[in-house]
Amino acid sequence: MPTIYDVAREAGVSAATVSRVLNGRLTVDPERVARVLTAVRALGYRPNAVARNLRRSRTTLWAVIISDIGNPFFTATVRGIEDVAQQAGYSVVLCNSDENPAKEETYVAAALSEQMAGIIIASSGSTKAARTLLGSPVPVVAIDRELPRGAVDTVVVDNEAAARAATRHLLDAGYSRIACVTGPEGVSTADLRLRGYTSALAGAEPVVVRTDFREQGGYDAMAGLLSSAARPDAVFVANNLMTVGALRCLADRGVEVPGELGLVGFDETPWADLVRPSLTTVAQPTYELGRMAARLLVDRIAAPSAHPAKVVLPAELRPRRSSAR
Amino acid sequence: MPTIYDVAREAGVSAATVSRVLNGRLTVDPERVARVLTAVRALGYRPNAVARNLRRSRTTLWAVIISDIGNPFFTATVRGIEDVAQQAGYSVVLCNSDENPAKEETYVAAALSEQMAGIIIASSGSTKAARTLLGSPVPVVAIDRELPRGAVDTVVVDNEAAARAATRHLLDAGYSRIACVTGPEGVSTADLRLRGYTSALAGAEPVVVRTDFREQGGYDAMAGLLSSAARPDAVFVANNLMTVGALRCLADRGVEVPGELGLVGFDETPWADLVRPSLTTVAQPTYELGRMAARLLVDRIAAPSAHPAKVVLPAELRPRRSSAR
DNA sequence: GTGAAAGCGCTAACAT
DNA sequence: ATGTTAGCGCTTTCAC
Repeated sequence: MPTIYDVAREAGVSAATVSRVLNGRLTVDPERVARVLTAVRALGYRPNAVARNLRRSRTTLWAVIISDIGNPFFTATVRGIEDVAQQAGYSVVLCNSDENPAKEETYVAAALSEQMAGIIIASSGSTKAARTLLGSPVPVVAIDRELPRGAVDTVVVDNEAAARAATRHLLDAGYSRIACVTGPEGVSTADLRLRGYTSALAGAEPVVVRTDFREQGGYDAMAGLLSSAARPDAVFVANNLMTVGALRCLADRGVEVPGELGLVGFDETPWADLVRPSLTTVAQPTYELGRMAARLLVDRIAAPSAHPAKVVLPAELRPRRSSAR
Repeated sequence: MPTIYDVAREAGVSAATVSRVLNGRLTVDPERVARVLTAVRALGYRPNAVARNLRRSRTTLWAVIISDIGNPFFTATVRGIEDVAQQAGYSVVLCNSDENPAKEETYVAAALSEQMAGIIIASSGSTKAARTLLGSPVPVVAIDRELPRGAVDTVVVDNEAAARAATRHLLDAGYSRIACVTGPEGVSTADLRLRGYTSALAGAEPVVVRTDFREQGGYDAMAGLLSSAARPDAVFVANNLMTVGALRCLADRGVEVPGELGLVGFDETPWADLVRPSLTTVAQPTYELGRMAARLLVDRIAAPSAHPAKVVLPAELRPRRSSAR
């Protein structure tokens, strides 16, 4: 691999001049600019970003640590992040913690070691990762899920209100024994969606199943509910992957939706109106969530000590057939 | 941020000793090891990976450049990659080229500049990105799609055979005017799936629509087919996202599947048996694809000049209701 | 406008 | 077993 000195020699200038040319400094004689550019092409020179980053002690990479790469919610959000990042001159790399706190810690450590310019994280609930992040000077934005005990910029949807609306919707439709399938304790989305559900019940007995945010978890949770003594007549499922599992379980058992059991899922999906019955969902503004997080990160990098912002975006109920008794 | 010299001073040793301790060299006095570790903790020291990478002139990061982060096929594949990578001591960062050659080129350039230890790429068809990659000494593995004119390690499924099987399946079911919706020219999966389709027709007139591999493309392609003079009685759709679009179009127009129109989609999806009618798909061994690519990359890093391997995995038809006249 | 030289933080020879 | 030293490739004063 040729270095900047090889280029300098080839062009008959100093390394400093090559550097100036490559970084768009205007203070170089046009004739030499041309010679440098020619040499660069001739040698196939590619600046070593590692060396540059070391010298400048900063990088132009953002790490986006998401908790499940297989979840369309996150992938949509990433699009929003990327679009803003690119405009601001950053590249985005994704890290998949897979709802696994240990993996999350590994990626947080890597991002810090690699001196990433900023980090956007959807926490899988690791307080250790959160502490590490908060103890570092790296700009951080929490997205979707609040960082455990973290006073950092945060972009979330109004999970509690959305869950309340979803549950009320089921009550209004005439269901009375409504259960909730939610995610792990300590993950803010899981906890807040549960709280919204509970508050909507207004006294009725809550029936809660905690599981992971995965498809199999949804399947098992639904199976448990169906065979329980106080079998519910409707279920609010607090994320998309679990909803797929729940649907599969209902199909396997031949449970009639919405007649025998009403269903509302969290997160919009492209196939919500292709399944039968079509699926009532709570739609989140995913792309906007990503854009907003990226904007906060840009601002945070510019003003590291500004007061942390918290942005709460609304989510929207999309009533379809699965909840229409 | 404390440096290794701060730790050395705090522990009363030299920087070299700190380095040895942190890198697990066994040649350090246990008592000093303890002092170093204490100092590391006291200062909250975190090694600067940028400096380390520069000095070692290598990194422990792989870049995985995929063409659509929203496509479950890729996200499943990434899981396979990650599991092998982690075991081999690498971290994986994802880059989303979004089926956009320009973005792909940007990410390839970034990965090379950042001296990534290896690259796994699902090409969006950019020959420029391919050339850049081939002209560099970085270990590369192509996945899902062959790299344009690239003699590199490659892991793909047998797209042609799978498409032929899918088309034959429709013929066997009694459909006769079968159309094919496929992806952009120059993307190997699009071209090979088309070829498999054509070869299965055995003389019958092929009806082909080229579009991007996105949902909207599938919708538009199906809309065009439905209103064409020689309206087909079955369609083979060459990827999952386009299939969603096609299904939506069929639902919008009230076309009865499989009676009026038979359908086979490429790529298995979690909701294939939740839609009505359930969807016949071609299932790819996604996780295995990822594992295999990662293994090839590990081997390639170990033996840079070995002969490039090409691994072809089988895909499997999953007949369901959408193709059963 | 240009080059010489220092130094970012680390590791690995080398010397002891 | 440990410290000293050089240098990875680049950018950025500083002096001209």
